[in-house]
Amino acid sequence: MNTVVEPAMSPRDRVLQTAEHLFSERGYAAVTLRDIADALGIKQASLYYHAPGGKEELFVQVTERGLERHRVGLDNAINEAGDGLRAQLYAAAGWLLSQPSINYGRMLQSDMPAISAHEAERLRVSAFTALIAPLQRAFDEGLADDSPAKAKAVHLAGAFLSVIEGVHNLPEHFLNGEPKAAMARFLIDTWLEGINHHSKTIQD
Amino acid sequence: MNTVVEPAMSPRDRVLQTAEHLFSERGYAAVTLRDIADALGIKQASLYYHAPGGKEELFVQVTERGLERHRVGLDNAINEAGDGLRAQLYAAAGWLLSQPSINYGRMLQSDMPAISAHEAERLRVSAFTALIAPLQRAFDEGLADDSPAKAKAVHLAGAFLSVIEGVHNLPEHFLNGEPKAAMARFLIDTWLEGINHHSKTIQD
DNA sequence: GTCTATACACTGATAGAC
DNA sequence: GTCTATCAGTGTATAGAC
Repeated sequence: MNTVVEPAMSPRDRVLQTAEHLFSERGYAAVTLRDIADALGIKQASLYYHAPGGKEELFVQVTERGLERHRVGLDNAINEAGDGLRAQLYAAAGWLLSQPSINYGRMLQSDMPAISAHEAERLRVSAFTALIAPLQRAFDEGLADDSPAKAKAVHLAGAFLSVIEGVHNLPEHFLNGEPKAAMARFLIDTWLEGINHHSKTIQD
Repeated sequence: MNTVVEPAMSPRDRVLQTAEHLFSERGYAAVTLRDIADALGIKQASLYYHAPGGKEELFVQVTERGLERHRVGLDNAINEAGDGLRAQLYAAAGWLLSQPSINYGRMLQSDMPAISAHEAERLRVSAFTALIAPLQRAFDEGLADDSPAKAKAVHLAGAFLSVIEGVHNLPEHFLNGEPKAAMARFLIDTWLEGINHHSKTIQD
C-alpha cells in the first residue's frame, strides 16, 4: 500500500515506481506530471529525460511493468500453492493484495480511452494475459471435469479479480481492523462452498 | 448503456442525464465541461446557468441523483422479487445492469479525492446507503440463521456489487454474444451453491 | 540528470449581450 | 437559456544552460 521508495534504487526505477503509485491511486487523467515530479522532489520538465514521450509514455511504461510483474507474481503464487483450488485462490489473493491496486475496471473504462488507440490495445492484451489468464488456468484445472462452471473459467477469473480488487480498494474504516487477506479468504470460502453451506475455513 | 436523451424532457434533466452519462463512462477528472456542452449541443459557458457552482456542483448533483435512483430502484427490485435470496440477487443484478454503470471503486478512489472533502463525505455516505445497504439487507434476511456468513452480510454485499459492476463494465468482445444478465445469473448461482457443487440454474 | 524559461493548448470560470 | 468574449490558472511539452 505505502509504496516506499528505497534509497538504493536506480533513478529510472524510482521514477517508474513513484509514477506507478500515483497512477494506481488516482488513474491516468487525475495525475499530472507535476504531481509525479513533486513526489520525486524534482521539476516537471526533468521527467522528460526519463520518458521522452511524455505523460502517455510514462503511463504505458509503468502499466506494462506492473502488468508483467503481476503476470509473473500471480503465476508463481498459484504454482507454488500446490494443487487445491482454494489454496491457489488464497495465494492469488495474497499476491494481489501485496501489490499496488490494479483497478482493472478503471483501467479499461477510463484510462485506456485517454491514450492512443494503439497503445491502449497493447495494454488491454497485456492486462488480460497478466491478470485473467493465470486465474483462468487455476479455475480450469481446479474444477471437477463434470462441473458446468468449467467452461466458464474466464468468467470466474474475471469475477474473482473484481472481488479481490474490491477488497483491495476498500477504505480503512470499512475494515474494522480485520486484515484484507482475511476478508478475501472469507469470500473465497463462501464462493467455493456456496454461501449458505459455508461453515468454516477448511485447510487444504 | 446508450443513455438516449428523450426529446420531451426538462432542460435540467437533459443536462444532468448527459453529464451523468459522461461522468459514469470516464470519471470526474477525464470529463471536461466542454465535453458535456458539446454532447448537449450548447456552449460550455451555458452550463453555468444550470449549475452555477460549476463542474464540481454538476458532478455532485448528478452523482447524488444517480445514487438516489439506485437506492429506490435497488430496494424495489429486491422487494418485488419475493422471498428467495437467489431471486432477489437476480433482480438486483438486473437493476444494476439496466442503469449507467456506477463504478463504486473508481468513485471512492479517483473521483472523491478530486472534489471538496465535505461533498466527498456526503457522497460516500449516500453511496453506501444506496448501493451497499439494500444488498446487505437482502443477504442478512436471506441467509440461514446459523450461517456464519450472516455476520458478514456487508462484505457479501460489497463483493456482490464488485462482481456485477465488473460484468457491467465488460467490453463487448468478452461477451461472445452472451447477455450480461445471463453471466450475472451464472455467477450468482455459483456463489450460492459453491463453485464445484453448482449444477444448473434452479428456479426459486 | 536536473534545472530555468517559455511556448502553447486546454480548462474552469466570469461578465454581459441577446 | 444560451450566446460571445475574455481571463487566469493549469497542463504538457520543448529548448538550452549547467
